[in-house]
Amino acid sequence: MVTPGRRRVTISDVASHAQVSVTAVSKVIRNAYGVSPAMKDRVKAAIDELGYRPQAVARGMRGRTFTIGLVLPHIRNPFFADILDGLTAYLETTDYQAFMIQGGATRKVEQRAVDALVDRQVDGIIMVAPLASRARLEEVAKEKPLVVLARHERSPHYDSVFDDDEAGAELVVEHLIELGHRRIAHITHQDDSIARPGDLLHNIRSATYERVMGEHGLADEIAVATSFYSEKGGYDGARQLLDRTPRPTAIFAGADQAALGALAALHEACLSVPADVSVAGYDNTHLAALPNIALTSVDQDGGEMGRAAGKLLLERVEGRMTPVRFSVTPSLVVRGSTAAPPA
Amino acid sequence: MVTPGRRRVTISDVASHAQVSVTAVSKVIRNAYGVSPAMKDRVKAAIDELGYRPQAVARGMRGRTFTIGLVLPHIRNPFFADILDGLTAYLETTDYQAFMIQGGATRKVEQRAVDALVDRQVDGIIMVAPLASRARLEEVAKEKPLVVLARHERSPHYDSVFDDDEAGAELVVEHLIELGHRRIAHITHQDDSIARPGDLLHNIRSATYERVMGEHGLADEIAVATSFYSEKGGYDGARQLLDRTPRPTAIFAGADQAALGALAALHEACLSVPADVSVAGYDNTHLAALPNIALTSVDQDGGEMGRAAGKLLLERVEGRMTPVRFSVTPSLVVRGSTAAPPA
DNA sequence: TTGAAAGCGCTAACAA
DNA sequence: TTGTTAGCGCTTTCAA
Repeated sequence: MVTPGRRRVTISDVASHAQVSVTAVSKVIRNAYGVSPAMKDRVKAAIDELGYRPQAVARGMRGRTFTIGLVLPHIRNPFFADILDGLTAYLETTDYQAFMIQGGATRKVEQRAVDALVDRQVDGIIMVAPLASRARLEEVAKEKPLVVLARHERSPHYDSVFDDDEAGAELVVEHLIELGHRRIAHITHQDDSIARPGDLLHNIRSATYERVMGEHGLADEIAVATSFYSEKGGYDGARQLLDRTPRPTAIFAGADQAALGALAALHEACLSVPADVSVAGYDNTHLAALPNIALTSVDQDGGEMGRAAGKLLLERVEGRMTPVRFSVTPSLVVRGSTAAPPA
Repeated sequence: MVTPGRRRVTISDVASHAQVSVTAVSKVIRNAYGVSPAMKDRVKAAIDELGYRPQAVARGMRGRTFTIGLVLPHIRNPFFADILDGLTAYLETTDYQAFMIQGGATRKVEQRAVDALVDRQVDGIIMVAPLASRARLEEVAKEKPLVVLARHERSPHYDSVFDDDEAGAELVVEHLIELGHRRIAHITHQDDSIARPGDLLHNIRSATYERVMGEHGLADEIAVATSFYSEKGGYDGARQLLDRTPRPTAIFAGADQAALGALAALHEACLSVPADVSVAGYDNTHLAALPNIALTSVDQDGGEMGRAAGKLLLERVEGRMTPVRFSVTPSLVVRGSTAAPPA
């Protein structure tokens, strides 16, 4: 039970060292009104001399902890790293710190992660692609300022930051059709979410795929493998699709991670990309840009999304109650993995 | 169950609902001695009825926050995800929660991350491959229980969990030599750390590379590109190495991430792997196993390391003061990216 | 076995 | 402008 170490410098150490009241020190560290320049200098000097840093947890007992929680499904998708970097960069200009926690693959684990954050008194929460139902998210928003990334529903109580997944998926499918493909297959993601399908990005991407196929008279060619947005998921999904006769000439994987798995499956099946089969992904992760992968993909600015999420969340922490929706417009980055279908 | 009236349920709500003292409730939630079974049941019933969850932050004011901080350099390396998963799995059997924070690429950012954790009263800290000097880590260990991953020094005040990087690097270089390679090059990592070279894994890997080369009479063939353990770093490093005449016939990248970049550079230079150049990595991330990458790599059990780190840290939180070192033995996973050199 | 009461380090009413 | 004084929600003596 022994905690190693000396006693930490507290606000009253600073107060007595500067020969002022504890309140005065508190005001200075909060930049509150009602402190003379002289007192401010004096307190600041004492703070520096003693190396004082306020204990966020104690501050939280009355006010804020200056901590925000970021719930990511997992940390295996490099796209999430982009979001985190954007968020971190934004928070650097503030007094807030972000802590990350894995939301996992099930609603139960995700809920536990959120509870852990709430129990630790974070000032606000950012959830990336949550599985929770709308109702659950509203509950969370009742407890803490909340910003949700990568979901499409409109909520009165939390902010949304998302990519226009419909536009993005359209870009991919139209691109493949323009190249002359007809047998275009899709790999989508499955989860245990009970959210409405239209709220979840993978459902939007797959529904858009089906819509655009239909609009081009290709309804009969629709082929969807329901798997996971992961390397293994993409691999499994692609194998499933390649078993079809006739074989698809193009695969649109709903995420780069899955596209990587699809590329692996094609390689294993001795099919060359793009000569035999074209492949496209979504997210434009940095792996897509590697010359030996050269994956055509949809770019959505993750850094920008992270930054926006941070900004919106702090606005909420400061008291904004009206919901804001921030949407990023995707663009298609064409690389070597897509070309005209074999003759 | 959400409280009507939206104020969070506190320990005294539970106490009055169960008609017992606050102390009694506290004892029950801490599993402390001195509560009759009857009282325990009564309190537990009240807790369930009200949906009470103790506020970790308030507990921390006197005791523990049941929170541990994990400092990762970044979240772009899938190997870190393995560590996190192992840690999370272990903590699931306890009352503790891990929060992740990015340590970044410089000592300054890393220190800020550690301070953020300390200020938020975590019960202990796990640092993965930190840049900090030994002295700095000792300081951290003085403030909080500390476990350091992927560093090799022996400390009296914190625990270490690491892979035997010397053995691992040896496996790779010996493997390449056995295949008949002589011009084996290496890509290593550069950072702003002032830690002793022998404490940092990338220095051990590169020093071992040089030693083994020397032992086989290949000292003249030593070629090291100092870059970064990242895709871009591997790409740049490989390009640098390929400019040499004669060209190396094998590249040992100190990490899979860098190996991926090297593969990309080779592809771009129209060199085939392994026919023209063999490539090996380190970490055996799941990407290495994809058939189209098929990267020979050194496996170190990240999940096991994460689990061990969690266990050791909690032991320290419980009071252990003597240092423990936990070492994982690496093994070589040979795949298609390495073969005999061209004739 | 129980519970009253004193803090933990801060913030925020309210006085001076 | 300053300082005094209650708490925030818990844990921990220490009596009863």
